[in-house]
Amino acid sequence: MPEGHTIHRHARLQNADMAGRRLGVTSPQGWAGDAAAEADGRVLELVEAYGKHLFYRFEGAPAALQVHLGLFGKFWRWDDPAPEPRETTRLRFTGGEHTLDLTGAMISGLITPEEETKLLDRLGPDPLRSDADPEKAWERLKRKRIPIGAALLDQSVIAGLGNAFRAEVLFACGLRPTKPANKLTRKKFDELWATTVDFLKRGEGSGKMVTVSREEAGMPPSRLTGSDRVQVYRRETCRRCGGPTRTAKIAGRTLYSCPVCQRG
DNA sequence: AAGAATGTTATGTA
DNA sequence: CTACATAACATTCT
Repeated sequence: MPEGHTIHRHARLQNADMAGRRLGVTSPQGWAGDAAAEADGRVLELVEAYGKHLFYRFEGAPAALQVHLGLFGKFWRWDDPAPEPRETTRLRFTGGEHTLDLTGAMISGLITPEEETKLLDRLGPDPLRSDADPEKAWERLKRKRIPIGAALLDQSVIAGLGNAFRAEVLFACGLRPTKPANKLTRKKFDELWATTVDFLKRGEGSGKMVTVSREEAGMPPSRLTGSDRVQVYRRETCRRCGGPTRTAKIAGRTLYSCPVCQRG
């Protein structure tokens, strides 16, 4: 079995090393047929991401191949020779020593420059990008009365956070998830933004979500395993105070928090 | 074996 | 226009 790259926010990085190669691109089950046909035999120049949307840019191709992994999307890397595609394989990249298969993605198809512009206008700033403008997030947050816990999942406010990171960012900022988004002070927002940048960048380096500081870890945080790497997400007890965590459905997803550590 | 999951959108309702 | 619930869709894991 190869390593399967799961849907983490940072999965976008995991196939960047295919760039610079002339690739065969096929769509075994037809889902991304046009995109695969247009990309086939071209050099992959760039893999980049805005939030959770990945863009594969091929030499001389006006449209990009867009991938959104959604909840189940996964890239599989095989050392060649790769096995036959599975029933659920939607896209296959070949060339070089590896084969990359995509399964379970929410989106995999062509996106024109016009469509891309529209999408990027809708998305909030991506904390991982150097061109991110936090003012845009602040402006959009200010006019929302929804709980901050819901706003952090709204990709038009900040692009790239998911259910796990929203819980951990709120915890790190000591914020009650139900606090109305427009009640955040500018100071708190700045802290929140800085936290998202920090957390996402840590994940970018390690491929893992680690939201526990070195001091709290008592060891290099990279050595922590499983739910020990986080403070509240999917935990029964708060890693910091040891008290029981609380769960609530906010914006349709289970949000974990600590009633003791998050009173702001 | 039902249900939850590191997600998003369309649609209906208030 | 904002907000919220529900269903739909992708698939794997406990």
